[in-house]
Formats: sequence, structure tokens, C-alpha cells
Amino acid sequence: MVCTTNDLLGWKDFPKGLRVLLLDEDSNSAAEIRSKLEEMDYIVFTFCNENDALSAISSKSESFHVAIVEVNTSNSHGSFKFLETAKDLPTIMTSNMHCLSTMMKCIALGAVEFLRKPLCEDKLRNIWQHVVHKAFNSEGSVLSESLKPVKESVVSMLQLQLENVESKNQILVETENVSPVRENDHEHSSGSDKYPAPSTPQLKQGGRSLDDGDCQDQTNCSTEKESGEQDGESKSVETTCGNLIADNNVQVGSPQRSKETLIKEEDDSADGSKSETNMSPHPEKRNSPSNFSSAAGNPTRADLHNSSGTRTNRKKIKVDWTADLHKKFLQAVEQLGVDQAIPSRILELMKVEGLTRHNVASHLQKYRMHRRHILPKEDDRRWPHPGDPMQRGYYQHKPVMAYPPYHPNHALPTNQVYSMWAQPGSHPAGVQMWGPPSYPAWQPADGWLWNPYPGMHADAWGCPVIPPPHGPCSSFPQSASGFHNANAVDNGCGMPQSYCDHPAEEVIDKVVREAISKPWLPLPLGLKSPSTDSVLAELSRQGISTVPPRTH
DNA sequence: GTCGGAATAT
DNA sequence: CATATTCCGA
Repeated sequence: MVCTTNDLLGWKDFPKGLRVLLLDEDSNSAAEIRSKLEEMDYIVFTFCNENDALSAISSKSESFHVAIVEVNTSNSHGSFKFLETAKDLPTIMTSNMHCLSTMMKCIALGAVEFLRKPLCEDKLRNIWQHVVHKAFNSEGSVLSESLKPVKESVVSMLQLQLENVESKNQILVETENVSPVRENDHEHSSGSDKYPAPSTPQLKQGGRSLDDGDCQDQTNCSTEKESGEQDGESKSVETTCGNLIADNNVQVGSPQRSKETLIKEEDDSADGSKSETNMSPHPEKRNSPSNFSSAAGNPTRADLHNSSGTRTNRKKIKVDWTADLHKKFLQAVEQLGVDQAIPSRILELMKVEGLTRHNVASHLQKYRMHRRHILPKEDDRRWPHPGDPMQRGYYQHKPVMAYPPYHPNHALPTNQVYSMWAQPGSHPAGVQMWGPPSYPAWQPADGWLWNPYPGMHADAWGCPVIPPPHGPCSSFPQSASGFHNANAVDNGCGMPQSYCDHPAEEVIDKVVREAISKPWLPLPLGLKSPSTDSVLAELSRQGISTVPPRTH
């Protein structure tokens, strides 16, 4: 209703189309601001008095995402009134005045930001951040209808893990210094440009404000990479973050969180507390702050002057290839195509902070070993040719940014994979996630469910998603069908109906085994061989869901 | 010097 | 075992 998948997809250029309520008595000023906002494809509704604006809000007919309200000496009352009344709406105050007390009052009344005029484009461009922030923080309480899509959109994006690694060191908010800061700002009357746009309510860990609370402990301590060689070392692989966020949103299947991406730091000094075992029997509790604080946690100042610690502190940290990490790895590999899956690129695609090329190389080595094991000999045929210049790569060099463009191809898989690692309790600490607890017969024997087909989503082969009876993924409407689709992907109509509707295990087993063990053969599903994976790539790029409905 | 990849070490 | 480190050829 409020926000379907299509809606989300439709809002892929997210900030655009943001509905901005502009309240400014000065028509010239209003026009100016308006035009700037419109240049960035925001939709602006201008009002010159608070009553009109408020009634527009209450009339439901229009929903706004954010408000920009001008305050001046003569009408400050009206501005405040608006501010107090429209609490649901993230409201940015703006003024020519430099009055600290006014600014303070605005903030106190709930303004999300105070911007001094003139409002340059830089300042206006990022106002959407307030919208997102609000959408997240409103959690249980008031989340106005207009913000829901925003939130879901963001959640969705975060689930894609397109950038979860992005947010690092928590901004040091020094809240208590607010006033001094403002005051200073006060001084540089013209230099205001130095601060870039809105002071951005850092989406930071995204979930932070919710219940995970101590997510920040994952933030790495890259700030102190004293001994040069460290750089790779001070790792905190925080793939968890994205998921935490996901978890936080009740929407998302709560049950699952099988990732414990921890980098266990093996402190030579052996602080005893073998963090490695920290997993405890309750995986879902695993993210307890204590773990992180001891392991990947940021040493902060405390550790800096820790005299005793010999600072060997973070030395050899072992990368724990959790389901999450592994999933990223797989995605990267599949995206690159087997031929091009080399450590550096994989690393790049995984975008996991702290992970080194060596780590990846090592894992890749294992990957290949297992894979080779599956395909005893033949894989030489379709493998390597080292110099192969042929790139079908739609290797997207995706810049890391706070809100990257939507990539549909990541959407479904992510969700699916996500749902599949469910069963938090079922694999305690050491159990390999790819040796899933309860897979039916069609799983390759050795448990390494690597995806032999570059163009194909590993989720189909590599990560069987068995929709639990009522399971964790139930909240994703498409996940169930997605599962089938994933298997039947691209085949158009190759599969017997029974496959989808009543999966006969023998059939599945046979098909899968054959496909896996003989990749050089035409796929039984009617798939083209990997040589046409550009096609597959395209399909997958569009999301598995585009596959024909399971009945045909 | 880089890198990827295999061998070897932990 | 899984991962890290080392070694070696390109």
C-alpha cells in the first residue's frame, strides 16, 4: 500500500521527487529557494504563511517529506508555531539572522537544522538526509505516511549492502559543544561555505538509533594505523552492519541473523577471554557489544595511552568468513565471472573494510579447491586462460557512497540469501554456514555450494534458499517465488511444472547434480552455457523476479 | 615493485 | 580444520 517493491524501485533516484514544503514570507527569497530546489528535482510547495502551510499538511492531500521554514524577527512566532505543530515533518529553519538564541530555540523546538541564508545549492542539496534520518528515528512512534516510503527505501538499499561498510567512525558529535560551535560559526559571517551543506544527520550506522545500540563498536580504528604496515591489519570487517540495520527493522524477517562477522583478534597477550568462543550458544545475541569491544572494537583514546598493552593490540586478526562475508565473496565472484575473479577485484567488489587482498586470495584459494573437488577434472576446460582479454564484465566499478543508486540485481539475491541463512540457533559458532543444517537431498554432497555459473546468482546454486514453512523470509513476498525462480531462472519454460510446484527431490537432485558436475554441458534447465552469461547477467541484473511466473 | 596463485605455516 | 604467511613465477 504505502510502499510496494515497485515503489521502491521507482524511487531509485531517491532524493529526486522529494516533496519540500517551503514556508517563507519573502516571496523573492521563496522563489529563489524554490528554483534551486527544483533544479535538483525536488518538488516544492511554497507557502507564505504558516497557517496555509499547516493546513496543507493537515489536509492530507499533500504529503511532504521535509520543510524549510524561514524565520525572521517579525514573524518568528509563526515560524515557531509551524515548528511546534508540524512535528512529524523534518523541518529545517533558515534565516538571515545570526541570532544564537533564535537558532537554539528552533532546535529546541525540533528543527532538524538551522541554515543561514543565503541557501546555496550545496546546503539545499542534502536536505533529504533529514528525511531519511527522520524516517529511521521515528521507528515506533510517529512516522508520517510520507516518510514510510523513504524509510523502506533506505532499508531496502541497506539490505542490498551496497554500502553498508560505508559508515565508519561514528561522528564525534560533541553535543555539549553545540553552542560554542554555533558561536564560532557566528563569527565567520561569510565563510559559511566552509561548512558543507547541512550538517547532515549522519545516517551513520543507520540502525544506531534503534536498538542495536552498540553497533558503533564495530567501527574500525583506522585512525590509528601507526606502524605503517598496519594498514591492512587494523581491520574490522563489519559486514554486520547492514544486517543489523535490517534486523532492526522489524519488517525484515526478524528471526534470521546468522552473520557474525567478527574479526577475531588474537591478542598475543591472550587476554584470556578467547573472543573466538564468544559466539555463545545464542547466535542472535551475538552482537553484544562486549564482543566487539574486545575484538574489533575501537581502542579509542583509552588504548592509545595504554602503557601496558604494548600496543601489539591489533595484530593478527583472523578474518572470520562468516555467511555474510562469504556471501559477499560469492556475489563478487559471480559478478566478475569466474575467469575474472581475482583477489583484487573481488576485494574491491566486496567492499569490506579491513579485508585485505590476501584474505581474499586465501579464501579464493579455498574456494577453488573446493570447487575443483566438485568438478574433479574438467573444470580446466572452462577455466582460466589467464590472459583472456575477453571481458564480458559488466564489472561495475561502483563508487561507494552513502546512498548509491539502486541496483535491482542486488536486491533480490540479497534478500534471499539473507533469508536463507536463517536458523540462527542451528549453527553455533564453528559450524560452517555452507554446510547448512538441514538441506534436502539436492544439495551437493560436500556442502560447498559454490556457484559454478558466473552469470547466475549464487543464491540459486550456491545458497539454496529453502523457504521455511512459515519462515523468516515470509515477510518478503517475493522470496518464496524468488526461490523457485532462482532455480528456474532464465529457463523460460524448461522445467517441468512439478519442479516448481511440487519439487520432486529426485528430479531436483538429478538436475542440480548434473548441472554442477558437468558445467560444460548445456544446462538441463535450458540455460545457455556460461559463454552467454552476458544474457544471464542482464537477466540477473533485472532481478530474478523478472523470471516467468512459476507456472507456465 | 606489483600481482595472482600455490605451497606451506600457524 | 580455516586462515595466514610465504614463496615463486609472470
